[in-house]
Amino acid sequence: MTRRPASPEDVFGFFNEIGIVAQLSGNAFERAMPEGMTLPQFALLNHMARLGDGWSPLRLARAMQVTKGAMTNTLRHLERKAMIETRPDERDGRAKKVFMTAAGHVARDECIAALTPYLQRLAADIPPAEFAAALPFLEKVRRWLDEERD
Amino acid sequence: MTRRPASPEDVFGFFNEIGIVAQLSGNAFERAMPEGMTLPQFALLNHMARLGDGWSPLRLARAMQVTKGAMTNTLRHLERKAMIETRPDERDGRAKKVFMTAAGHVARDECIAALTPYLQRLAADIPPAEFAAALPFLEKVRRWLDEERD
DNA sequence: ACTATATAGTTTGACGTTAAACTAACAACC
DNA sequence: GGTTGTTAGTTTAACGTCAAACTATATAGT
Repeated sequence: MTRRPASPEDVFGFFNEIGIVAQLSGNAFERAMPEGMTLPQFALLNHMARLGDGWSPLRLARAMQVTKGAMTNTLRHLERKAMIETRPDERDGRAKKVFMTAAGHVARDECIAALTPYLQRLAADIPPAEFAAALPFLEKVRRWLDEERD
Repeated sequence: MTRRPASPEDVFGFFNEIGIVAQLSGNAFERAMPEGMTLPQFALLNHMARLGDGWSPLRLARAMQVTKGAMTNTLRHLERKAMIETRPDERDGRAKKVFMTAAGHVARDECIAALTPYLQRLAADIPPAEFAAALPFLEKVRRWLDEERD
């Protein structure tokens, strides 16, 4: 083990590894979920189920850290599958409000059920406490990236 | 602070955060790099510069954790920009070998130069040692995902 | 009121990714 | 040799992302 000082090299290596883990885990999750369900779609359903619906697309886009255009796209897919529905905002003629349908809740539950065995298999090999321990630093990095993004 | 035991919830939260960090950092890097250069393209140039060229597309795809089709796509873009070139493998009529051109080396150096100020700004706020410390766990997770992927 | 500016959503074009089908060439094996 | 199966690369269809241009509505400012 040759000890060497930490450098920007490590920073780059960190982001490289982050990218690979994101890619691999995203693929694994999508493969585990019901046919046709994608990660962004599930993330959105999950978000609405946990934090409540009736948000505007723009607010959802910010919450998901994604552009407005990307959100338009995701909403279109979910609406075509009748998992969400949108109603105009009476207060603001430009805006919409997004609501989860019963089918949306069902789909979300099915995704969670489909994901659970996989997560448990992972938890059996790597203790959840280790994931929890890694979270604060990731959040710190995310905040930095967020603020830097003008 | 309500203490609660670590659970699969944390695992999911971890991957969610990973995804967001990957997205934000990837965007930031692409914005910083020379016009037209993308992260996968740079990652490939960088890989060849560090570990040597002359690899086959398939081997590169495995190294980058990406499908063959994705690699075909990335190589096409780099080849159109004359940053790489391919030659047939005389030993194996099916295979190719990928080489970096002089233009490729220049482009890679320019990317690094363009990225450096950004990395340094980050390093000023979050010590590289912290990134280095976070790496081993990420690698552990990546290995698990890799093996699980049949 | 009127003009100027900001905000909400959609659309378009370029890239990236996967999975699956398809071609071409190698390798084994009887 | 002639099957049979594997491996290397490409192509296609479906999704996701971003940036930038474009509508339409709201909000200021004068």
